[in-house]
Amino acid sequence: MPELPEVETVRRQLAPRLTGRRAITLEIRDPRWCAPRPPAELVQAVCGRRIEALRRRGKFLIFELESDRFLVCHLRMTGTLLYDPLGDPAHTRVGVELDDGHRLAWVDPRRFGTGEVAVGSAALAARLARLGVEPLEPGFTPTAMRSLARGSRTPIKAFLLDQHRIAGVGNIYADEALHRAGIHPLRPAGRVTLPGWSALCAGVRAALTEGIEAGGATIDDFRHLDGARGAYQDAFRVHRRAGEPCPECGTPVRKLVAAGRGTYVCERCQPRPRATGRAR
DNA sequence: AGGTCGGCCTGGCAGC
DNA sequence: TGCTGCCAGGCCGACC
Repeated sequence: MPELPEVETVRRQLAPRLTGRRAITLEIRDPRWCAPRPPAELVQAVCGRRIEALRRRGKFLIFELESDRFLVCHLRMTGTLLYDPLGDPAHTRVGVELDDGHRLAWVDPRRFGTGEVAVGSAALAARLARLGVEPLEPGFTPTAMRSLARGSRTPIKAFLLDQHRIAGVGNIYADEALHRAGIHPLRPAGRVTLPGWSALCAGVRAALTEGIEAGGATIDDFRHLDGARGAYQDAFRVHRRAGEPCPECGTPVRKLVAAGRGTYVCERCQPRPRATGRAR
């Protein structure tokens, strides 16, 4: 699933190919992609306008166009962008022809991905206003996170996944970061200590940075622009490794459910929180 | 008000 | 073998 490192991988590959180009055509085959806005509205806003830059905020990919227009896209679960795809790939939801003759295809089997246009930087800022701190930027500090989590009884994994608090961390990198920090995913966020947050912020940054360096993780659908797979799945410490030995201590990795998601943990390196309520 | 859960969607796979 | 049904999960909205 595309999380911050996967979106950043796509952004880095796409930016040099798109900067300065214009879309000649934008074919939105699946109107769900831009619902509730009609496809014609996006076509009108995007076609013919120079692409000035490609940005990322959290898991959003943002095409900055001339005259202060922004195409804001989210790959969600199974979205992929392909550059000059061979033929017409299955599940192509959107097709783009560029003014240099190259083509882009938005391929998305499960159709969760979205695209929308913001007109004006104020509209863009409003659209992104609810996103939390960027974990690879300076605001992501142990003291800031501890103060954000103060009093919260939500499991730390749910806290990490909440895009309104921290933008860009998803299921894979949350598991990997918690393992690095030696914190159990079910520990209440408000009970993570300041040293705990120091380890966790460092763990989040390390996992994300290594993910970017590996070109992201391909479990099922994620692909590079040319269809190549990412490599970070081979470096997972615990995610999707139930039954395999923990790389730190050899204890078999366990799978449990936290925040409604499959969650992988070494319960020796990440001891279960003591029950704080009444004994049963 | 903050946390939990169902719906969206489809490929893949377990189980009969 | 072939069908059914369940699971995966980012994000939003409904609910408690």
